[in-house]
Amino acid sequence: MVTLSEVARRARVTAATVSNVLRNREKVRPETAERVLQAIAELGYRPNLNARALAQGRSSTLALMLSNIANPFYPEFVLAAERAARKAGHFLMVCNTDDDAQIGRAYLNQIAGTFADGVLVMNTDIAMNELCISAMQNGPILLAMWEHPEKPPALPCVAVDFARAGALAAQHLLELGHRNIAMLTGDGCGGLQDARSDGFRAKLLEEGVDLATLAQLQVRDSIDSGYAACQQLFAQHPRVTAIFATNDLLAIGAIQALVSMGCAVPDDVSVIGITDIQLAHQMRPALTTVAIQTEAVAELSIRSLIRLIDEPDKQPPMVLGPPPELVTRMSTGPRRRRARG
Amino acid sequence: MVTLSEVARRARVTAATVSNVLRNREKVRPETAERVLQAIAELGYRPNLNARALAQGRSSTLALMLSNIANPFYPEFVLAAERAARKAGHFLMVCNTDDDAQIGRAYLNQIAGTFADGVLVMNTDIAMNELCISAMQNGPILLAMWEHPEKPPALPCVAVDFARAGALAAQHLLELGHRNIAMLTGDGCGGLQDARSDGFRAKLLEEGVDLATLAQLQVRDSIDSGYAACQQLFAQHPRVTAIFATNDLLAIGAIQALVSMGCAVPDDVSVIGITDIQLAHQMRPALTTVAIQTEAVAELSIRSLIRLIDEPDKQPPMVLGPPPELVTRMSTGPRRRRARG
DNA sequence: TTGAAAGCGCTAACAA
DNA sequence: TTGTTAGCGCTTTCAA
Repeated sequence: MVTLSEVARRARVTAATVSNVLRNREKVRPETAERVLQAIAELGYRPNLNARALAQGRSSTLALMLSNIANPFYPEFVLAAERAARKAGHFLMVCNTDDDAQIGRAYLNQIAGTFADGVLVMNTDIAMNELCISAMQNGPILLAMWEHPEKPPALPCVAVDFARAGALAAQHLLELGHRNIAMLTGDGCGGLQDARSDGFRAKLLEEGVDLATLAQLQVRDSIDSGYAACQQLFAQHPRVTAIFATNDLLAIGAIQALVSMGCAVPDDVSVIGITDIQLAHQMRPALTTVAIQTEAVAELSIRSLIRLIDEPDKQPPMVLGPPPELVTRMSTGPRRRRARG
Repeated sequence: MVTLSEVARRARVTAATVSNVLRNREKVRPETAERVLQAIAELGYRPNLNARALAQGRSSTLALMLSNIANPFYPEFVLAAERAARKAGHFLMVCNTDDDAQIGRAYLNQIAGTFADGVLVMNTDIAMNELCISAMQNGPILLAMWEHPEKPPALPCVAVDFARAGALAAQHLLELGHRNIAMLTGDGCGGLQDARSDGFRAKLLEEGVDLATLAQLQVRDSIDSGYAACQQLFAQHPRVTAIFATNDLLAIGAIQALVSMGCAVPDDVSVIGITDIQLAHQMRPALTTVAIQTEAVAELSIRSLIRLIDEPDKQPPMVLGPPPELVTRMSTGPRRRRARG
């Protein structure tokens, strides 16, 4: 392995000068720099990032903790986060906790403030939240996708107004004339997505809908469980004309179930989700949903984390992401008399 | 930050002893170890992984390079790879190259043999392949999901017999009586998936099918382009009764297109893919596909990479993953007289 | 079984 | 503008 001092020797300078060339080029005379650069090229020198990290006390690595990357929402977030990190000169380490607090704790313990200059934690449940708070002393931690802007957590966070997302979904269904509505609330990979369902319920109430008529189900966060929940739902509440799911996976699962049961979407039943994952527009019928601008939030989160690392004073405790927006596609339509039994 | 020597001082031993306690516990007397452990607990000591990495010359970090994590195949691989890495005491750094050789080169240059003890590279095209070969001198690199077991690359790899996957798909369609077949070949995130299509073609030939009747299209690797390609296909070849796609995304896109065009799947047209991503069984109709055991291959790849790092002599240049298997679901059925124009 | 000491490769004062 | 020097926190011979 070629080291800094070998480069220095070859360029007939000292290690300090090489180091200077490698970062602030100002302090070194152009001819010297040239010589150093050439030596670097000739020797094929590559800096040892571990040594640099140790000397600098920072590793240029950010960690992203998430519960399960197989949930299609995460890859989209990761993609944007990795780009943002890369552009800012950081690496991104993905830490998958498998929904296991033990693993989350281990990761947090090992990397916060050591391997990673900062940690971005997504969709925390209460246990995870506690862990993060106690891990804050080790290094900067930021919560991404915090769902309750009205009650900031005890850690820095990037929040998204998910209650508003729920309200937008409610408004859309109401405007289409639906009154027999069912709601599927996902577990959000650890933390119940209740900001979304609360927002939805509040809007219904505001518009004078009797919440007693609202069929409610709590389910795991996946297409499969959306499918199962929808079947169960219609066995119990056959007169439902619209389904609100707190995320797109559930909504997609519901649509699949409806199709299997011979229900037309949206003619018999409308379905709306939240998030606007890729799949939402790739399905047929394409899913109506409330977009939360995953990319923008990911970028904002990375930028905020970096600021938290570099200038902690300048980073506000809570940053609010862009507002959710309704994306109308083909899975919702006006209420019609149901043709089936 | 609490350091090793602070722990040592508190336990009234030297740093070397603490270090010994932290790894090979044999060499130290139980009572001493006990004192050290207590000091660690009292001080809340956490080892500095950068320092350890520098001293040991290894970072316990593995890097996974892939072209675009938003492709649903990758998260499934990442999930399994991360688990395997974690269980083996390694971290996993995800490097997304955005299909950009520049970014790939930069990553390889920066991390191979430095930040990462080893690098797993997926789905390389030729450019990437060259890069990897020249980066091998920096540190262990292993190609995952090599598609051509019959021609091993110039690097260590874990291969999967994708030609066989194509052949299995062909056999299935032939057994169902299909003769008017179309083939959608994906670009595989950089490297054309031609092992799959070659295997498919070879099987057809073997069974005496005239390849001239095989409509062939090359497309980008996504649901959207599968959709578009399928529409285009039927405009030109309306008599096709079965579609083979070299991966599930294309197959899923094709099904969506068929549904939109009013074609029943599988009654009018059968569709088969390769991979068996999660989505394949979550769709309606559920997709018939050839499973390549992503999880097992990911695990095998991580294990192989670790062996390549620890005992390079014991790691064979090419390891063959489990054989692909046909998974029959609802998107394929016997050929029937087509009812449409 | 424990301690002493050197060093991993780089950075960052400070001095020249 | 360049060199000297002293670490960063840990591991690892080697000696005691």
